[in-house]
Amino acid sequence: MPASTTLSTAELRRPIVAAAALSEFARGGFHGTTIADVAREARISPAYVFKLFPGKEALFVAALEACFDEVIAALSSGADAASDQSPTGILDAMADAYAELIGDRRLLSIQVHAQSITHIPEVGAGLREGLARVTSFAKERSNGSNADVQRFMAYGQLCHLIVTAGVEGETQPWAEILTHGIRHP
Amino acid sequence: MPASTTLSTAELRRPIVAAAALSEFARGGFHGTTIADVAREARISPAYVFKLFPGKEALFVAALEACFDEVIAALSSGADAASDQSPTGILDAMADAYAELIGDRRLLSIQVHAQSITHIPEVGAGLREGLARVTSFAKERSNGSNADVQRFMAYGQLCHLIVTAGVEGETQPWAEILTHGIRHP
DNA sequence: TTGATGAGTGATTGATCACTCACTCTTGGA
DNA sequence: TCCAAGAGTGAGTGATCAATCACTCATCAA
Repeated sequence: MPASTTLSTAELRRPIVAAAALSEFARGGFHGTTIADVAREARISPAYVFKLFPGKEALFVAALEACFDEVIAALSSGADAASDQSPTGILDAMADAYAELIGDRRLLSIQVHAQSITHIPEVGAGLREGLARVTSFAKERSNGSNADVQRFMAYGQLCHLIVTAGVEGETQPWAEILTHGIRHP
Repeated sequence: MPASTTLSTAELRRPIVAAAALSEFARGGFHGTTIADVAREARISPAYVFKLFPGKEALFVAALEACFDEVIAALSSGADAASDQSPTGILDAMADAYAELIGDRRLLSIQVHAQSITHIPEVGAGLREGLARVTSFAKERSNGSNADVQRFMAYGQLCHLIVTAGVEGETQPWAEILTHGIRHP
């Protein structure tokens, strides 16, 4: 068992490529990102990407799953760190953690891109799966009412819109209405 | 002035092509839709599209503007028809009208697609412009508080997510949390 | 009648990209 | 030492598509 330069197996490399795909798809979207982009980011050849994933769509779904893994982890540690452990206190802490998390836009962007290609069945299924995980986790961890959890999700979506549209750069009244009380990411 | 077969001028044809672009971009997104698709829908040649619009991006922006025209019109007539003319009564009526409007998915889809390509400056600007129109209209027409209008927008975004992800087909508890009280489009 | 202007198109081009295939290199067990 | 199995790649290929260009045809003012 030579400790120094063990070749990474395909099994070990797959999640690395998925992470690279997350970054690249977040930047360019599904159609705007090439397999070559992902391969370059992952430091492998384009051809090898197809040995690790059956096609571009499966690669996108893997990236989306990696995104929701990170989201759940951030919500979890945010909830743990909440000073007020009441349901709404926990949901507020989760919202803060989420706003912090999407500061780099990667996790936000790929969700928006996924929304725009849900006509690909695997992507739609992957998005629903992620939503199920987030919603269920928020409900169970906070023990809040259904209405509280729904509001948490709705304002999360508003936050997505504010960031993707760049509303934060605006100073008019309409922008103030949308952004008021939203932690600026 | 021959009344029978006056040739449509470029000026008159542009909005027709924009409407065709709205339908096509809504179906395939920016990268997934070709100029040939739009041309076919508008019954003109691909080459002529480039005589009417300087490029694909300008065509998308025109389609997005047409989308917000329709949205404002629907909100307006929804508000007029509200039985309860209090601020929240008007906002509720607008929400109903909006849910009704996006039943055909075209107006919803192009907004989601626009969100995914806001890195194109003209698209980002067009989206902010549309948001400004919708938010300002909701505020002025309803005379509701800023918080009421913000909630109206947030739940609108949740509605977008529910429809694009196909949450309505799900019956699990997490789906019930998200969709409860949302008028099914 | 003429000629200028604008409507509208067919054919093409240059670039891009998902995906394939035949191939080489590396590793570790017998 | 040898070899089987898997890691990893270079060089394509066929298809697609935005954008261009040289054209034809219709209209109408003078």
